[in-house]
Amino acid sequence: MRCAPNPNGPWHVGHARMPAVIGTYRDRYDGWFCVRFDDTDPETKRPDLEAYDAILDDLDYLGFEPDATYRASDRLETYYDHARELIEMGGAYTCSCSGEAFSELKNNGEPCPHRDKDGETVRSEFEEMIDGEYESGEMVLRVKTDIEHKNPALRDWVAFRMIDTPHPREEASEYRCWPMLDFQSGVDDHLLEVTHIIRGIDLQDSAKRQQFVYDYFGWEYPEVIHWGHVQLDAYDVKMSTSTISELIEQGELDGWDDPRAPTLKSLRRRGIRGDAIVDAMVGLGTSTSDVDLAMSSIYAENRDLIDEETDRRFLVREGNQLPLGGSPPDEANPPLHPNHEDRGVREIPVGDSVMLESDDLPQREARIWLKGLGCFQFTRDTLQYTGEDIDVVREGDVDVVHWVPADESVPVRMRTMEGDVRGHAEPGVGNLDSDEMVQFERVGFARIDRHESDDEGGAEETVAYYTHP
RNA sequence: GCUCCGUUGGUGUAGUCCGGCCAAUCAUUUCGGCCUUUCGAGCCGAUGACCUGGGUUCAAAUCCCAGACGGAGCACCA
Repeated sequence: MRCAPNPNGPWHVGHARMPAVIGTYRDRYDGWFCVRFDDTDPETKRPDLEAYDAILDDLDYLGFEPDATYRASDRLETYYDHARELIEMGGAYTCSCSGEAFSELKNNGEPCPHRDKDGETVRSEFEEMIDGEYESGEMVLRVKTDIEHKNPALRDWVAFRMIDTPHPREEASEYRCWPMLDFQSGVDDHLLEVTHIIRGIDLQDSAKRQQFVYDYFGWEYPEVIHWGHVQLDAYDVKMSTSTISELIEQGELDGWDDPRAPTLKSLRRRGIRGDAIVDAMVGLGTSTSDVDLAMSSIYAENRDLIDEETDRRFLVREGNQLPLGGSPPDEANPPLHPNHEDRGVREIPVGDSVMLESDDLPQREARIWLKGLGCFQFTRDTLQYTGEDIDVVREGDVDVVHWVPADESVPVRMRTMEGDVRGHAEPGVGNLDSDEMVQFERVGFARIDRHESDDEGGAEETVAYYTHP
């Protein structure tokens, strides 16, 4: 099987579907898959030189290593050779009609005057194309199919055209005569011995077009499946490489890994495992209708993967400070993970006052249980320690909330899909390594990104990326 | 306009080829309950779907016809 990306930028989440499915099938059935960059349009689909590696990097994140990697722009001579062979068989002709003129004839099922050129002329004109002797638009090579075919999309399609703009890859920069996708991909799929093709419904006519070339060569066409488009819920940004790219350029997004961008780099930075994406994608199947992928299903897969190994911490968003009274313990020791006592406990100094989230502020005279610390009653603007035991929570009228000490907490900026959220985390969070995952209790999972200090070397701030609830 | 393709709960999916075992599977979501010092995990439960209309048949999600709705192609893009 093959994954044939157009190297025009890092991948968005939708791109993960192809490697997820073919990679999973390869592993399951002992198959083979390659990545083939179909980079045969240096102009309107101009390749981005950084995208080749960015895509391979995204693939690695998803957990797959291709069995081989090709670039169509390395294989021009191969395509020329096959075109020459096709011309010998009378299966192609050079044509200098303008696009509109040909389209008109084609839609009426009428051949253009170039269709019956003698082979010698076609041969030499094609060589002139290869030598770059025509300008863009002057001459194309068409595959001779059936000019009266009932589907106008299949009639005498273009196999090669001239492009004046040099290819950005130095190795390919001298070429001016470029194959169209249907020719290039059709030839490559056969030569690379691809047995199964999966592609989008936008290419549903491709197999039928390419079948004409396969018939000329006597090749057998691979099995082909067309699938619909994937949409993601939960994002404001359209899942389109060019849209995302523009937003980054305009400064609306920080980069390809901005948490608001529906890209693989973004999910990676948020601490979502590639496997979770793969599992969710494979679950979509390969139906021809368009599908909506719920981010919640990626989150559910990810939660399964990380919950057991992720330690718990406290984070209070936009905290409100309340003084403590009644001599509570000096230190709280909630477990790092409630299901794994052996991992030990956290050491949170309590101090004179704590911060709580606005939603958790108790009513006057109400009792509240600070998780890992104990029961308090809210009296005269102070949280008075009552020393009651956990039974008061079990009885049901005391809410359990998370908290942080007002004095020694760590400022945190948590980047989310809805923008940045500021808050304070328990002191231990300041010592976590970059890339570590945490579950902020009652808030959700997050990945620790880095610890920043401002230019004066003063205030520290921990930057975390919100993963999911 | 011409040509393809699709339509099962909020979302995804199984079943459709070879009609009966489908008063329709599984997952996720939502909502309850239990448990729990998390709104997590686990356990239990609930809500919720065969696009419409004809036809064939003892029997239709499944086969046939028509329609509606949706998607795609008709590029010197991929």
